Amino acid sequence: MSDMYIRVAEDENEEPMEIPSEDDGTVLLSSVAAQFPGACGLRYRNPESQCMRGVRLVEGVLHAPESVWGNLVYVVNYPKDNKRKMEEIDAASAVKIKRGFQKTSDLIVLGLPWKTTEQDLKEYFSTFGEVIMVQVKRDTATGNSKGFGFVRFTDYEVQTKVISQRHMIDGRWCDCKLPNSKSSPDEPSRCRKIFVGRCTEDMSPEDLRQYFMQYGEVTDVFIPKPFRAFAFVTFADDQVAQALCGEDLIIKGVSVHISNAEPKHNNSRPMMDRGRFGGAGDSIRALAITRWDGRRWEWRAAAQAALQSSWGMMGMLASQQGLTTTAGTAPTTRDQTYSSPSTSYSSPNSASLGWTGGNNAPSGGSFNSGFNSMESKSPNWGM
DNA sequence: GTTGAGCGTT
Repeated sequence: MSDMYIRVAEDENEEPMEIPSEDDGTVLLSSVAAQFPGACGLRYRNPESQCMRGVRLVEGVLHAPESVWGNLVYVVNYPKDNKRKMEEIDAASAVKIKRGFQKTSDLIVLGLPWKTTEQDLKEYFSTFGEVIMVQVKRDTATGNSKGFGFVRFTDYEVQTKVISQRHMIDGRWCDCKLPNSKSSPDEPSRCRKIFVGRCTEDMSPEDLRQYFMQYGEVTDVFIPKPFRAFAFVTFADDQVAQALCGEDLIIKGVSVHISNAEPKHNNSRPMMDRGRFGGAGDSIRALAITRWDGRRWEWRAAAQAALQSSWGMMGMLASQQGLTTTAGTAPTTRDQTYSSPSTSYSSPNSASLGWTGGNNAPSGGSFNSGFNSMESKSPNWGM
């Protein structure tokens, strides 16, 4: 174990940051991406030839050149065209910072062990930066933890970092997110999440992250357990997500279908007009109830009779909430209206956008972001 | 086997 850390910078002349290596001497791309969001690889200047050289990347694992990382400074690679985008984002946040500091918000911490206390939380999160609030939510009657809590930091940069990674707290993996009550500070309802249908069981969250990061920064991957043949991938940029909708992509040799993620049923009304997979079937989920079973939730269908038609459903929803369906009154409160963009984006030939057998660095410029116009009928996929 | 777990008695 000669090297615990390697030195990585965004630019050769910038101050490098130390990134931890694994026990076997490799470095995970995810470790790099945790500090340099959107990173898709590393390069370095070969001291002999003075040329830049790429670092071998196999399935998310970066391998040291000549099996030694040494004292070189490694430079972050970003997906093609992403760099300019990052600079634009930097410029945008510079404006915000100039206007005033970025405000932090409470973050929800999901998946806490039952035994974790507020003091434990504070100790853990203080390793990232100054903590100004922690809470563990408890059942008022029993005092038992509900398995989630909240944390708030002084610095926005710390908040960003904490959201960007998973957390091992008292022996369980936990996630920190902006809570649902915050519809994300700026840009409330941009749709940055895609639905990935026809997944196979051998597609891990890492596989999906590795695959999709060629299109843009991936902020979340969700695969239901047990296996259900679909997944959700969230991008930092809604235009990336929207551009992929309608595509059939090849991941690990399998054709998956990309479409818009519908809002979760507890957030708003599901779309009723989507044809094959829409209609009453979706509504059934809207009425299913969950039951706590140790650590898992059970789903159970409810009120069979009401499910025979969506109109019956609407009536039932309305009456549940003590509302009428009088003209001008929305059947649900604070509803967001979702249009149906599932067919709005044309489907160019995407056979070239395949899984590249491990090394995912967009070789040969596979993705030429033509995101400037959402109306664009055919973004430039081919080259 | 094509739509996600859990979201705050301030």
